Amino acid sequence: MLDLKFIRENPERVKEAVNNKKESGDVDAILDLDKRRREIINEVEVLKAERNTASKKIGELKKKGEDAGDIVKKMKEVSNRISDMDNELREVGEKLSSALLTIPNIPHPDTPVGGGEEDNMKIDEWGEKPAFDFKPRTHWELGEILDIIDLPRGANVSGSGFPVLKGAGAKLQRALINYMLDLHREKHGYCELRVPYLVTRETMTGTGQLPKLEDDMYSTSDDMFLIPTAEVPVTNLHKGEILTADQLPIYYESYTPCFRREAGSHGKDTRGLIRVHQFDKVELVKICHPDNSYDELEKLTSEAEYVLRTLNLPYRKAILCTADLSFAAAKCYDLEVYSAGVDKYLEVSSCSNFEDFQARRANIRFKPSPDTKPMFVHTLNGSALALPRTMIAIIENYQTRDGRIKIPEVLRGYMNGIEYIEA
RNA sequence: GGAGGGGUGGCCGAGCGGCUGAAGGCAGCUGCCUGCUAAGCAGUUAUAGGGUAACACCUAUCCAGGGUUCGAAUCCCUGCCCCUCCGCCA
Repeated sequence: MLDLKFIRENPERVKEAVNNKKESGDVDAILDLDKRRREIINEVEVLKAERNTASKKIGELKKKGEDAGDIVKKMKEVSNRISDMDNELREVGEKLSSALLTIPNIPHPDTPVGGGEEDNMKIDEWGEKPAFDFKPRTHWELGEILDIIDLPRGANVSGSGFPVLKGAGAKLQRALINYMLDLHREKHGYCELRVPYLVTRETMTGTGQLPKLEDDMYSTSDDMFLIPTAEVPVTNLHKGEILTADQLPIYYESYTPCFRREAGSHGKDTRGLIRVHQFDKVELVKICHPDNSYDELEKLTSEAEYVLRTLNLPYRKAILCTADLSFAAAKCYDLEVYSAGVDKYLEVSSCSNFEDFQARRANIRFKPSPDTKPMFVHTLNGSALALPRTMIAIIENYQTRDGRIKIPEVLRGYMNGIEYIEA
């Protein structure tokens, strides 16, 4: 959420952001509501002041045993008017708040203006694509041959988009999860969290998934939501808190399943594990001082890259353009891993700085020093990494001619030292 | 699921229709005092909105939302959260 004052003072910049992000928030409507709201406040507060002084007087009169009938009668009318105006004020206020929630964050100057994926700015490329002297198989072919991915039975239980990993496949994913969690905890200083997978509407609003993306979320009959990413429970952990400066920066990592309806993406990349309704992910979240959030973003991104590098998976890195940038983000790096079987780059991580946009929604503040006013923190997050696409890249890039999968060195300790997955 | 108890300022804790934005204590800040001691004395310290050149001033806030009343921290209703006991249960 943007600061209302900022919108009032910079309407053109906000409109530009709305357009560049291809959002539909109505800035003029907000300005009108804001103006109307302040008018009502001015009027009603005069009446309230009147009521307060009159009430005091009534109290005094009654104590002296004098008659206050006239003034009480008059105040009853004033009270009715106040109550009418309060109702209108509440209505206008609610409209204003919900309108405010539809205004996206303003992109950082580094973010290229663009209309789609093709305008993302590629800034780095790492690693060599594997060279095969045979035609590499896709992960769904290998998954079936080795009996480590069972898509039909997943569909049998839950419908398409709910894959089942089996045997060494399940083990490989767990090895990856443990590897990533250990790495970020030991090497990068993250505190590991296990968090709820069902959250409230308020929590979903705090990080910006709601109201915009409600159709993409799974919800329950009692208005809870299955998390689409650990970002939601983890960033909201300190919702409503005022932190002290020495608590910052906070680094959290959390492994969770993620649930996404993927509404509107039918038929797009739907084979195998590429795009599914439930997947696992290790997520990194940072809560930090506004002055160094962009340094933290660089660090965060490099920590995600480190996972790819130690797994020896080739990838490329891009800054998302305005149209691809998410609603709440100011700047975002995407990491895409190359996978030989599908011969594609697959997004495995988005590392974003939300500046104070989420902090304002979730009301997460800190005191720079004990006697200064609280101000909003900056929040960041990044996947490190999303599991299915990392699995895809390992299965496809590490395959052998005879249909085995070599285990990357760094994972062997998590795989009982085995060197190959084989039939 | 049943039966009770509770949610007040940075913290502890009073208040239970007007004199309470809120006693008292702790912590913090300011000054004074004291050649030692986590000592003593006085003052001061919430947040948000409106308003002002800046003050002043006004409004709201005692978990949240409704209601009663001229007037609510205080009475009534609903919800949320916490605690205790019983039941159930991985």
